[in-house]
Amino acid sequence: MRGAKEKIRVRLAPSPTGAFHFGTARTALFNWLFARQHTGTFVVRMEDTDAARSKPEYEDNLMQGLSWLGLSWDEGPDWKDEKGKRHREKGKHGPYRQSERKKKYRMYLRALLESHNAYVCYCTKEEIEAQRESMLAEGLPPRYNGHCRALESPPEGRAPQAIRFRTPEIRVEFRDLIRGNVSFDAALFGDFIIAKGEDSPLYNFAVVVDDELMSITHVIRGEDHLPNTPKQILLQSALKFRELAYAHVPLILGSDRSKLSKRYAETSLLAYREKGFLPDAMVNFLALLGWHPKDNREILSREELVSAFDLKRIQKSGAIFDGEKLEWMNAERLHAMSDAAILEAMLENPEFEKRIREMRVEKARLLKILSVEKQRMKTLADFFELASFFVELPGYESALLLWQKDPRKKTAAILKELLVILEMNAATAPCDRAALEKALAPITKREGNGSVLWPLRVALSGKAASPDPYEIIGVLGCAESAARVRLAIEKLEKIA
RNA sequence: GCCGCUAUCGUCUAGUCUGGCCUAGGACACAGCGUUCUCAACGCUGGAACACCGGUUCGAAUCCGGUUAGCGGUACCA
Repeated sequence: MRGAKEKIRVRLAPSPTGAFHFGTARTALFNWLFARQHTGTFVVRMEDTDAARSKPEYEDNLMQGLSWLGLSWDEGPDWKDEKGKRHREKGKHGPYRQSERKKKYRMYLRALLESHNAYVCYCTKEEIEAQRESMLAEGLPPRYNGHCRALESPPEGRAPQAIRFRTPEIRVEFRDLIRGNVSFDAALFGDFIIAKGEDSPLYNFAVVVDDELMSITHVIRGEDHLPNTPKQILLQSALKFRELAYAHVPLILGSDRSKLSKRYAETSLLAYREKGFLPDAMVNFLALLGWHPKDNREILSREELVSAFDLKRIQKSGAIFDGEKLEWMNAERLHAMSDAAILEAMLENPEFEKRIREMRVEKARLLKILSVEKQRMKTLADFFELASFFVELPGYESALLLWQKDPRKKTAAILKELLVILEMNAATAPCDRAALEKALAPITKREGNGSVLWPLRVALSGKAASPDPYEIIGVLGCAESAARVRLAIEKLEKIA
């Protein structure tokens, strides 16, 4: 065990080379849960040593996604939110962008060179490539042949190409918190390149330096990094750095069982916000993808997740992303929310806020619509489709008004009776469900529910499927309802 | 090719460490039924899995070995 007093520090170290996707989000969540559970520190560090592929907009997208999910970080780089507002860097271990830490890497690179744990390689890319192919052809693991390993002085007329680590031919063993003991034969990967030059360090080296300098204690990252771990451990020991605890979480797979990657456009996290998913549902869903509490609970709040979370209970195999379960989970949460809370959640999203404004419906009415349609919503975005008929009656065929084989004449006559009641209630009597049910009782008793309620409901909604007529009237009011029924009667009589 | 990781219903998983309580539990999805003017919600019911072969044992989903399959890595990407 590590010292009890040592404060836990974890980090999310994404490379900003694409939109924030599910895999990164889940890794972020596991780090966040672990940090919060142990009152530790959650650090975000941008691994942007690949200048050609890294883009500031991807960085912002990532930070925006984290912030939307509510995975608050304690230390991290500056960033820009969607409204263009700049947020300052947080933490005392900065900068939190590898491209801004070159001075630090240079120092350790020199130390490694001086201690002969690293050496300058003069072999060109082409030479290495040719060598690689011939090794592959022989069925050998491709690795550097150590040509420049023992060079005493720079060879005549050749320029330095890269800096390599002098890999000892040993077996590297480590304990993974999720997988148990794992071991790799270092001889198989040979002298790997740790920097292109003093000012351009490569991933495996930069990570090691930063984790040390940032006092990271636990590395929780994707399983795709498992083969990098022995390289990093070797580097740590050459630099006399602390040892770290590792936890490699399984990958999130696409429906074809392959690693979820950027080519899945739909896996960009912010796209799910636009589809109307709630951050709490996303977090809950992501947590259950590869992890499960000891009991059978599936719907868990953030607090419950934090207290129940356990690295040891993380699954060892990859999990396929199931959008249907996400929808169910989102619906579960939505249905448990108050109408006001749902409206508030919609207003927080700039796109939804705009669409609500365009509906030109006052707040009290929006809340009423919400209370009626909530059960039918799986996502926030569903609201607009479901609510539209309240705002404007859609066009419909008069035949839709007919219940089963009811003739037009009969239906028109019933609607006329209903119209009288609605008009009366609009003028004098109460227009609530109880009053209306009582007033309609003799008619439904005489004609049967279907012959009365179906045409009424269609007249009010213009749709084959909708909430029941009393609920619709509750939103519309008796006057507007009467108007819609009048229109239905006209439709029926026009053709008859 | 080589190295590594993994393997329970279609999917997410419980159970595996500490073998018997497992004729393998839950959830999503699916089907049927109920409720019902419709849809949704809700309730009930159902089908659905221990990858394969061998070993250890009185007894294996669970331990061991092998096979197969999937995934990841094999970069002067991260």
